Formats: sequence, structure tokens, C-alpha cells
Amino acid sequence: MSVRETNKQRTRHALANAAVDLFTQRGYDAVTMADVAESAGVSRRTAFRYFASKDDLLMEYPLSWLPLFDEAVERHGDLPLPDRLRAASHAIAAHIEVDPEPVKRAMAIALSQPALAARYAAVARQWIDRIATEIAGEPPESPEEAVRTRVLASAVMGMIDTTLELWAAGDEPMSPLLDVGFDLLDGAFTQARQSKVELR
Amino acid sequence: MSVRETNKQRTRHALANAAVDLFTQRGYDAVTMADVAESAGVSRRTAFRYFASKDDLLMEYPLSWLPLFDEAVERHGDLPLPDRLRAASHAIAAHIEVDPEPVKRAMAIALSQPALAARYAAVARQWIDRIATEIAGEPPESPEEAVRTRVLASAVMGMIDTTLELWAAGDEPMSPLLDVGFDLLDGAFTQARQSKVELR
DNA sequence: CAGAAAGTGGCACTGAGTGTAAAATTCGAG
DNA sequence: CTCGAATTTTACACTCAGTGCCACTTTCTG
Repeated sequence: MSVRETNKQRTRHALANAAVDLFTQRGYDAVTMADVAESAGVSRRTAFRYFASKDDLLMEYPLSWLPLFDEAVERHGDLPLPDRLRAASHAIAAHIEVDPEPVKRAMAIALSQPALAARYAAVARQWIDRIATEIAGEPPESPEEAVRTRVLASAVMGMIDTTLELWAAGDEPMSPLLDVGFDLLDGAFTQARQSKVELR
Repeated sequence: MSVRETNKQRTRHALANAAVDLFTQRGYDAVTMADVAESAGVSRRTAFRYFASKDDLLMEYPLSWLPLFDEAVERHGDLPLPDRLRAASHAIAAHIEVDPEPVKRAMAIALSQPALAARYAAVARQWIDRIATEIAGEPPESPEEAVRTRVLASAVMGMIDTTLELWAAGDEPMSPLLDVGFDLLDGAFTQARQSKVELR
């Protein structure tokens, strides 16, 4: 990796870390972008070049999981849909639990601020679209089909979302919680398949 | 109603209407709070007293539906859960379709701006919590129960959400679309009940 | 009608976010 | 290694959202 890329990555991490630290110490509102920038040893303007907004500083994790999800889904392409989603989720869980603390801290901050929770919800929506794509296989042809796939995707996301929240607030490992959720969903998937929802 | 209340309500509507008009004409970003205030014949400061933030100007509708939902759910308290939710949704649909145009315009603006979509998602989350409460009857006692109810609530909300989007983008009435969604969900509910999820 | 209560307007301030142009750093070619 | 090109950082200035404060006006109550 070139010097430039290395530096950029270091700066990016420095900013995200400084942000989580400062937010945890003083609270989100009491920390300005200038504070974060200074703490990371960089100018305010540069901080904004790395993170387009203050709350983006806390979206590092959920956004970085999206490609992991895609990759894992790809890797388990031979499994039936529900198992594929389950496997992908476990892959992300494993990745998170290598170093879960910063994730938990970031989530604690995000969930305490309505504005940030909104941002999280928006990211979740991206996830829903991704999952819906995975469920449908291709773009829906009728409104009914669109509703059906999005309903399933929302259910999956709602489960993941709740699981993440419970996990972040507690001390248990994530995988068993995930399995509880997926076990429940499996039933719904079966039902959906019987209702002629197309599953790959 | 007292003069004071009447005036407040008029101002509130003037602001919300001016906002939707201006946003539609020039786009959300190109309109400042000062523009909206002026157009509604009120000072900037006062505008912020009615709407705590610029994007709140577009959350009038979804937020106003929450009490309707509660009320309708209450009114149909004798129906089993799925039918209760369905009836409440139809009640809201009926209310919306009295004058659907402003709702559609507001939604079109909101969905075109990522920041606003996030705000919408946050409102949806409030809905999910409300629905989850309705599903569970009382606060969950175990993590597993929390996951189960939130999954169902997310599914319901995902359905409603998608239905709203489809409806706002098209010309069909909302009720048939809603029924497609609820028919699909009924299956999921049945399944859930068999898995020992407590339903009132 | 007078005084209290509620609402409005004006002003000044903080902080997020952005355009721009000059200065600094990194890169690639010879 | 060195020079010029490309990329990145910085400083500065600006707009606008959002808030605290206080004087002013409107509405309510007795």
C-alpha cells in the first residue's frame, strides 16, 4: 500500500476513534467536529473530508458490514435462502466479536441520541433493500411481489436490529441470540414459500 | 376553541403548507427556514417554535397518524390481533384518502432526500415500538420474547412502509394494497402463534 | 378596563457543512 | 536525487439550522 493510502487510513481511524472516545466522555452534543479533528491531529476541514457529517463518525461499523454481508452471502450461494442469510449474519457476528467493545460503545452513543438513531434506521433501510434483493433474486415485477419481498426483508432486519440492540446492552455472545431470531423467521419463510413467494 | 388555539393551528398549517409548496417548487435544500417562515407570514424564530427542525415540517402526517392508530386499535379491541392491526391500518388509509395529494407530495419530497428518509425511518421506528407493544401486550420478559415481538412488528411495519411507498408513487387506492400485505402477514402471525408467541 | 399569561419578533450566538485558493506532501520520470 | 505534476491538507470566509434571551404584542381572566 502506498504512503498516501496508509496515511489516509490512519487518519480515518484516528478520527473515528477520537470521536467515540470524546462522545463517550462528554456526550455527543458537547463535542464539536473541531474537537474531534483536533484530537485526531487534523484540521476541521480535513475531518469533514473524511466524514461528510458528524454522525457519519458513528456509522463506520454498520456501513462496513454491508460488504461483509454481500461477500458472505456470495460465499454461501449454494445454501437455501434462509440458511444463506443465517450464515451471512453469523459471519458478521464473528467479525464483530473479534473486538466488540468499540462497536458496543458506538451503538450505545447512537441509540441514546434520537438524531443518530434516525441515521441508524436509515442504514438499516439500506440493509433491508440488500436483503430484499437477496430474497427476490431480481427486481419485483408486480406491486404485490414488492410488498411480499420487502415484508420478509423487514422481518429479517427487524430481527437483526433487535438482536444487535440486545447484544450491545448485555454481555452474552451474539450467535445464540441470532439463532433464536432465525429459528423464528424460518417458520415465516416456510409460510411465505407456501404462499408462492419466489425464493431462489 | 379559543382564539389563541385557532391562531396557532392556522399558523401551524400555514407553515406546513408553505413548506411543502416551496420544497416542491425549488427542492428541499434550496429552501431555508426563513423562506418558509416568510411565506407563512411569520418570523423565522416563530417558525422554529412550531417546528423544532426543518425536517419536522414534513413529519406532520406520519406523526399525526400515530394517535389515529392508537384510537382505532382501541376501538377494535374485541378483534383478534391481526384483524385489529388490519382494521386500524384501514382506518388510517381512509383518513389519508380524504385528501391524499398533500400526503403524496410530502412523501415524494421526503423520499428524495436521504436525510429526510432517515427521519421517516425514525418515525417508523416509533410505529414499530407501538405495534410491538400491541403485539406483546406487555413489556417483554426475556430477550427471546423481545426478539419475537419486534420481528413481528418490523414485518408489519415493513409491509405498511412498502405499501405507503407504492401507493404514494402510483394512482391506486390504498386499501387493496394493504390487504395484500396483511394477507401475507396473517400467515406469519399464524406461524408465530404456533411457536408460542403470546398474542392477546 | 387592568393585570397576568401566552405568544411573537428581533438579535446575537454556536456549530455543521461547503467553496475556494494557497501551501504542503507524495508520486513518478528521468 | 531532483523536478514538476498530482493529490491532500489547511486556512478562511460564508450560509444556514437551531437556540437563548428579552422586549413587545396579543389574548385571556376577573
